[in-house]
Amino acid sequence: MTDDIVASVVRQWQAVNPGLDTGPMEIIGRINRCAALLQQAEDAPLRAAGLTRAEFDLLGAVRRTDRELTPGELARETFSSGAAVTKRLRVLKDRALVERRGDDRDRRVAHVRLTDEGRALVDRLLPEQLAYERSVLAGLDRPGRDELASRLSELLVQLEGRLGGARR
Amino acid sequence: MTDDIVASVVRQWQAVNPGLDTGPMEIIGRINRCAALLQQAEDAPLRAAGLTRAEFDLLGAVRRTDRELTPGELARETFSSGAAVTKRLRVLKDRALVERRGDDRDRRVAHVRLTDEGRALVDRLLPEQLAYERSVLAGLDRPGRDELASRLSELLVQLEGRLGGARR
DNA sequence: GTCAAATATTTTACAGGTGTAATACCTGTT
DNA sequence: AACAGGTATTACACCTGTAAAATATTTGAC
Repeated sequence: MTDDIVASVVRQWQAVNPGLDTGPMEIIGRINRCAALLQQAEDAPLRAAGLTRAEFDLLGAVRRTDRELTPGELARETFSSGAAVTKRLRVLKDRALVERRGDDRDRRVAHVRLTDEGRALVDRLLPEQLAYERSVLAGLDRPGRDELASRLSELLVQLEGRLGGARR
Repeated sequence: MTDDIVASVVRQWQAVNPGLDTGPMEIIGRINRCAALLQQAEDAPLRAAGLTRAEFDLLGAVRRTDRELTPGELARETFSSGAAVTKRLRVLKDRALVERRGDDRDRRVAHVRLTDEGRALVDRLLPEQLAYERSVLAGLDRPGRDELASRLSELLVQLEGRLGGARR
């Protein structure tokens, strides 16, 4: 059993402040660290396609819901601010990956859908992304992966209940 | 067993693209989502102290190693760019939380240490942070937490081996 | 019914943080 | 002395969120 970075950080804290209950770091520190490493790595395939992770998330949200979404819905779906969505939509529209349509009844709202190219791009990129992720996870055996997924789900439910309910 | 957001996203993908192997999302999607929620939440206590998470990480790195660090070491330790560290140090120095000292032998390098106020701030904030984190994790029972920490450690070792070795 | 106020949706303006690349500076080597 | 390499900073461009503004709808009083 080899050490990860968090284990050594915890050791440092214990050496300097022996009374400290560093228990939470063992989970939360590792989650943050994993997320940071994954982000660096996963950005690579997307960068090859000239896309930000945030832009890909937006395209994916439209693709998977399989209907037009408003900018507001996209903001909620991708957990970003409305302003960020506006800017991303502009970029993606200039690249002809999404189209906009004004609502007929309520002229405040817009409806966003993928162009054929946008859809094709998502459908090409997502399997690449998942294949990469599978290769990363291959170091864990099947029951280990299931266990991890299940524990993370429990934690995520807690976090959503506490923080994620009525957001933004 | 209640559903989390990732489970519903996976369901959406399956409905739209039944052949897709969405397995990796169950782990990686959840890690990213947990990290995002934790970041939003953890920023709160720090914001009360007028600190960014990144600034707090920097202070913590100096505190836990218990010696002076150079800007380069701080960049490696906190996984950010040298430029970001430079700017943070300027801010923290203006707030009298860190001090700089030039190396005598090699005048390229600087040594950074905490001021008394900086050290006191970290020592006050970190227990608050950990207490908050403990309350979030309280929804999981003890063996569940241990299991989660252990699985995350395995994954982190994999990720570090693959990506984290010689970085930046 | 009509108009004003409240509400809703999106965009724009602005400020702040980050990374990449270029620059400045320093050391040690040949 | 020139040069190769290391360390830190600066310059620049980009992305993000908050807050204010623009536009449109709904509500409620009269």
